[in-house]
Amino acid sequence: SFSWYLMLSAYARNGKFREAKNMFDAMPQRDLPAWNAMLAAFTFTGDLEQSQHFFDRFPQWNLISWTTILVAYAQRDHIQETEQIFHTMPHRDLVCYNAMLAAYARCGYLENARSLFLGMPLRSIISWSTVLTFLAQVGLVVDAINIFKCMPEQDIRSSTAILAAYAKKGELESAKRWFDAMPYRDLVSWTVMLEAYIDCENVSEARNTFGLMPQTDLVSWTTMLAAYAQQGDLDRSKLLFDEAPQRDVISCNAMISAYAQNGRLEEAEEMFNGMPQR
RNA sequence: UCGCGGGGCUUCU
Repeated sequence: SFSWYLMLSAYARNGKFREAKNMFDAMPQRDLPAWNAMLAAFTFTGDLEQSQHFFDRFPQWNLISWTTILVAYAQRDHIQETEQIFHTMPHRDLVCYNAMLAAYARCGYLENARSLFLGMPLRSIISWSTVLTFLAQVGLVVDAINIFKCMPEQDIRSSTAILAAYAKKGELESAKRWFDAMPYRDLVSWTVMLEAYIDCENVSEARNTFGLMPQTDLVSWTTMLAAYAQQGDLDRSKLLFDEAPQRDVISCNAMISAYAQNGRLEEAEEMFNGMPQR
């Protein structure tokens, strides 16, 4: 039998606002998960005002409703509202602590993040990873590695965050050593290694790595595309763009900016005008 | 059943 809810949450997860809204409006009855899924569709659009307005119309709220709206503010860097929500919501669980922690991290609030982390009643691997990633992203790789050694279990996302930090600092040797020592590598860690070579302007090693990757996706293709563009190798950029598994707004923007960077303004404009929307 | 952490263009860093 047909499930309204499954359709609604599928649309919401894929950012199909209009379709989600149609489902929501047509549902014979709406339970709290349905309201929450619809709220997620609102927040996905990035329109905080509409999201808040919708949130205010809820017949009731649960932790998930509160956390969804909290994350919406956090993702737009409205840290004050995020904090306010965090403190006014009736209960806080681990997910919501993690979301607040990530919000501080996004804004670079090291002290707030630290004291929240230390004061947390419970920590999950995500709490540890959030703090580790924060330290790694601000260049405190040694501290990040200390966290890595202390955490109860070490996962690939934390490991990749450290790899990314090495890449960002231009420490290619350390990056490669870390990469090779990882218990296993996934698409993201391979792509970060690719970035490491690119950041050191070692595009030929990046090309080798790209060829060695067990899987690739639109992100890794776009990474290579941008790398070639930076070298002024527009032909290879265009080739990757044309043969990429898919296209999205970011890969189109990357191609447009590839043309623009290299003074090929007519082609840039042509692509820009040919884009689906905006 | 629904909410949190790692990779690509652009802005910030």
